[in-house]
Amino acid sequence: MLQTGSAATTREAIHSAATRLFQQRGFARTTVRQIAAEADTDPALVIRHFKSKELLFLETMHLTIDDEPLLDVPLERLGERLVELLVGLDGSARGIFLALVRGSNEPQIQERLQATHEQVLVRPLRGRISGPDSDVRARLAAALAAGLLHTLWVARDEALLRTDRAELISRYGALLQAVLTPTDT
Amino acid sequence: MLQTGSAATTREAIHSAATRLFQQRGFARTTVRQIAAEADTDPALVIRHFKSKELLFLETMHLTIDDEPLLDVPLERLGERLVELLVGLDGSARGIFLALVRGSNEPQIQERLQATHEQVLVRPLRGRISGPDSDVRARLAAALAAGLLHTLWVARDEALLRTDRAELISRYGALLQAVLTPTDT
DNA sequence: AACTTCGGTCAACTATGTTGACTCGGCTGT
DNA sequence: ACAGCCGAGTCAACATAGTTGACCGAAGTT
Repeated sequence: MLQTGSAATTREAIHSAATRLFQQRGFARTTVRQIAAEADTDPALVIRHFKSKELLFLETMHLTIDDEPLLDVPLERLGERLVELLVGLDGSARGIFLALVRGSNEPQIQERLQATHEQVLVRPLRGRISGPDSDVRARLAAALAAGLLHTLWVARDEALLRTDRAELISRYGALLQAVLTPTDT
Repeated sequence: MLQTGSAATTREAIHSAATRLFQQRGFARTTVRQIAAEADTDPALVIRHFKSKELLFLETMHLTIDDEPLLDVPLERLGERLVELLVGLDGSARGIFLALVRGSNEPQIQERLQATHEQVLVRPLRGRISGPDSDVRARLAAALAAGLLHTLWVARDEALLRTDRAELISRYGALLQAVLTPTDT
């Protein structure tokens, strides 16, 4: 609104408004005009700064996890630890995950989701296991992990949502463990 | 276009055009005007017949699987058989699944996805297993199954997509089997 | 024959992403 | 110091979207 703007300030206001709105309402249900209003500026400025709504989305929706918890746990508890990590994720991570999944109609958002799956799930897991087929095993484990998020957050299996955290961690963790460190043949 | 319309004919034309377009391009990227053009009619008629784009979507996007293959297989092969079924699904099922997932920003579409998850995955699995915790086990197995679809279709793990079908069926099937018929410890 | 009904057409409304013309304040080069 | 430029902001407008309401014309009913 004020001409006094350091461009960076306005840009930051837009960035943080967009972050909040995209996380809460997703890509489709967030409008450029909402973002502008929230950042107390003009819709045209939003586009000026970020080229397009989609690029703004990509600039704000980065999903990462702190994978240290995966490193300092013994290999035999890796499965449990990952599930523990996943079900303990905060609303922000959930919002970004959902926004990416639901926005993946757009090719660039799909690419981001693909890369995120790789970086957040596949890579950390592959880094901790060994063996000739460690890549496939890491990917299968990542699929399990993604299945948990999909079921809890996207499909919203009410019964699983009500299930005791500890039980979920123990049972689903055991399944993950079976791919990560297969016992016999 | 033709004034001679039996309403049912036009409605059917719209229905089938919408089915194809929603499957191919998803909810957001399909416009009412496209559907109308495809059905050789007027956008206003599309709305007249189905009240709204979203209701038309819900009317057309029904995902079911033939679960007979799950019934006639011995219990010990249920996991493998389900994976076989899933990776063998045709483009139509894939299109509907993706459309539901990506459309799940809309509350009603989310509900449909939730119900579909329940009916297509949880229910058939729970029907075949027994035990006090068969419900949880069915839901965990459904999560695994959904994880496979999510990873192949939504996240598009290229490496897994290139993986040999038989190997995928055997390995992921074994994981599923571990929830369905736990070998106890 | 007049009226009603029903399928269809058309124009318009609102909302959305995006663009371009314009304003204005401060800085720069001379 | 002043003319000119530049960068930030404002505004109106465009194209496209879903949706609505007024109208039209044929066909059946009374």
